[in-house]
Formats: sequence, C-alpha cells, structure tokens
Amino acid sequence: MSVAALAAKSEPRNKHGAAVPAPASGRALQKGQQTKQAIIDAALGLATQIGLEGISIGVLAEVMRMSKSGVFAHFGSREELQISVIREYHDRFEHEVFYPALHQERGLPRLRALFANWMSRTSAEIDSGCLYISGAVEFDDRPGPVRDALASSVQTWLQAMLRSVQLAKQSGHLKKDADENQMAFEIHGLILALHYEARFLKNPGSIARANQGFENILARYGAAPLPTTTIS
Amino acid sequence: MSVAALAAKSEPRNKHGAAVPAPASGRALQKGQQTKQAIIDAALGLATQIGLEGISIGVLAEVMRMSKSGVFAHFGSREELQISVIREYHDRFEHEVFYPALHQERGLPRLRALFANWMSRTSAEIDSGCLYISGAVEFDDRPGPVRDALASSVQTWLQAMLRSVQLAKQSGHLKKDADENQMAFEIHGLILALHYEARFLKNPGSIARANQGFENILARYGAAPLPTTTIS
DNA sequence: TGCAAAATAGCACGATCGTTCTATTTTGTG
DNA sequence: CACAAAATAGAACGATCGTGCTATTTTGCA
Repeated sequence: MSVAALAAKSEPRNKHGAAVPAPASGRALQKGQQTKQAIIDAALGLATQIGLEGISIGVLAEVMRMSKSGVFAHFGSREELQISVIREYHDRFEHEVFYPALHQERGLPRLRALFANWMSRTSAEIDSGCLYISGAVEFDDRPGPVRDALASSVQTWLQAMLRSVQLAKQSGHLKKDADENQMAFEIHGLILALHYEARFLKNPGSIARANQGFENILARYGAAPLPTTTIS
Repeated sequence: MSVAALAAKSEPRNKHGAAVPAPASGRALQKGQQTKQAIIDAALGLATQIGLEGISIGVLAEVMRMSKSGVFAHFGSREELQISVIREYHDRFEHEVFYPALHQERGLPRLRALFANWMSRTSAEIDSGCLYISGAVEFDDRPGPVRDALASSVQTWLQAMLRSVQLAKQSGHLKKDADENQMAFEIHGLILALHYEARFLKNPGSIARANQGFENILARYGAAPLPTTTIS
C-alpha cells in the first residue's frame, strides 16, 4: 500500500465512472465534464453535512439550477453519483493529508506530519463533517458498491498510516517491541473521539486532547523521549 | 452527575412522553402501554441497525401487524417516537453497563468494571449497531429535540465515566497529576475505534486492541503497575 | 352487562424520492 | 454554416414518507 497504492487514481473514466477502455472514438466534449465536476463538488458539500444518503438529486438540481434529469444523466444512477463523491473525497483527502507529509523524512517525522495533517483536516471537519465517519455509519451493514468504494478508500488511508508506523519502527524511531497495528488503532481512536466530542457534543478542548493523546502514544511507543538536539 | 443523575429516570409519562403532572383522573388502561412498549422495542431494533432516521412508521406498522395510524397514535409525531427510542436505549445501556459496575468498590476496580461492561456491550453492537454512534452522525448538525435528547443521554454516560475516573484518582489509584478529562477522552476513542474498525471495516482483532489500549492507558495514568497481591 | 374512553383501522393528502421517456437546446467540429 | 452528438429540459411514473381526519373496534370499570 502506502505511496503507490494511495497514489494510484483517476485514469480517465467514462460518463458513468468506469475506467474508459479505448480513446473513445471521436469527440471529446468538455462542457459536460465541467458540469459533472461542479455537480460532484456540490454533492460532496451536501454529503459531508448530511451524509451520502442525504444526497438528493432534486435538491442537487435546485442548487445547480438544473433539471433533475439533467443532473441525473451525468451519472445514470444515484449510486454512481455517491461513488463519484467518494472518489472526490478520497482525492482531496490524499492531497491534503497524505502527499504533503511525503516531504518529511521517513520514520517519526513523517508519521508526525501525517497525524498533524489528519488533525488539521479533522479539525476543519468539525464544522463540515467527515465522509469517512458518516459514511461508515450509513453503510456499516448495507452491502453494495457504495459501501465497497467507501471501505476501500478508508482502508487505503489506514494502511498508509500503518505503513508509516512500520517505517518509523524500522527506522529505529520506535521501541523494537512496539505493536504497529495497536499503535495505529489507538491513533485512529483519537481522531474519532475528536470528531465525536467536538462535532456532536461540542465539547471544547477536544483538539488539544487529541494532540495530547498522540504525544502520549509516542511516549509509550517511542524509542527516545524526543531527540532534544540541544546540549542535553 | 454519576449515580444520581444517571439513575434519575422514567417517572410515569403521558402518551406523548411528557412527564404526567397529576394522577390523571380516572382510568389507567394498560393494553395501550403494552403495545406502545412493543412498538418502541421494535423501533429500537430498527434504529440500531439503520439509524434513528431510518425508523419508518410504515415499516414499523408492518412489523407490528398494525395500521400506520395505529402506530402513529401512540406518539403523535415521529420525533416523539425517536425520543422514546432514545430513552429506551438509555435505560438499557444504564442497566447493562452502569448499574452492574456499582457492585465494584470505588476507584480503579469500578473503573475497570465500567470499561469492561462498555466493551462487552460495544462488542455485541458490532452486529446490532450503536445508537449513540449512529445517532451522533445523524444529528450532529440537525438541531431539535431529538438531538437534545440524544446528546443529553450521551453526556450523562460520559460524565458518569469521567466521575469514575475522578474517583479513581481521589482513591489514590491514579497518578496525582493524571488529567481525568484526557483519560476519559482516550478511553472514549478506544470504544469508537473498536466500533468503527470492527463493524464497518470488519477488521478482526479490534476487540483485543481496544482492551490492550485500555491497559496501556492504565499503565500511563495508574499509580501502581497493578496490585499483585502475591508474595512478590 | 352497559357505556364511555381508549385503542386501532382506514383512507386520503401533499410532498419527495429515484428513475424513465421523449423533446429540445447546446456544443464542438467538419 | 451545417450537422451530429452531447447536454439538458420537461413531464410523468410508482413508491414511500409523515400526518390529519373520521370510523370502528376494543378495553376496563360502574
């Protein structure tokens, strides 16, 4: 997983989301693609606030000042629209959280950056909502392609996080008996608790607690108390 | 909060859920109350699986082999039905998780019991779903009486948990500089991560990780490594 | 066993939903 | 400019939703 898998994405796709097999003989109009992207953007805004199941083609058409059938035609089904929204969310998450952290050196610095970026995004989502969290609740026992797309996207990210933990251990930045899966699990819990307590309960101080929790985890699993590069 | 607040509940209420002010002059039929309770039970089953917003009076009537209006008349509105479901969930949670732990002595033993019971219930909810988690996602920015009832119920429980942590600290079972709110936050995160990774992602081993996470937290905040009452 | 009240049924309402069908307009290119 | 394809509109569909209204049945006590 990690870099390669997270980065694999967005070959050209036909109008209903399936990867396009051939150069699609003939024209390649663009107006439709622009509109489609605008619809997806609006739908993502709706979905983060009221959930993937809250997406309504009627409401979407109203927002877009289009007819229902005009919106609908771009996707062919509501499910395909939901999947497009998930794909868009995945891409944004990747660009906001994952890629920037690659500039940090492998090991603890990159792990710290990943968590910091994740925190930054989750903090913003206290207002806007998180598709990976609301989607999990909506589709946790509703099989189908939407659930599959969502779970796959989440797993990709969690695997990237896990890989970063493993790299940190291999780099000697963590105790050599550190359980990487356990550590990733606990980090995930901090993010979920932050989202729950801040967004739903509106408890202040949640962001600081999530950050402190991360430091506590590092204190347990870390090899050194922190490389204080001063004289000591 | 804690005991008293969590225990305060279920005075007799009129047909629409408001506490009944006077002895309600005259008859006190029972058949209706039985039916109402049966409806609430069925609705709770629906709600834990597909969410509070997934409760449909039509489906509920079908399950109960009643007419829609027959079901409806017991509550007067869908919102009141949802609130009744939340109240029922609250009562069950209380009896399964909170009360049994009171048999343990104050401090660390009771805190351990609370977490163990919470874990036990959450493990069962990997299949059935948790109203406090799905409800939080559904109502995190949808103001109104349903959200209020849900948030109040959750806060009551989290406060009870926090109180137990505080008692453990006062009893000298935790480090004297332990941050109780921080500890409660991290524990909450473990439960949320368990629910997310087990129910949505179907990752095996999540239960063990949540338990291990709790031990890790105790290892950090605990005053003693564990009272090994053997000769040592 | 009556009789009032409670419980339930039956029906209809307006609204919204995703989707399908058939025009109509817009677009990009020869 | 013309012409075909793409994009969008419009209207209708069956279904489901919560809710209000008016019967009808059931219940429990005098």
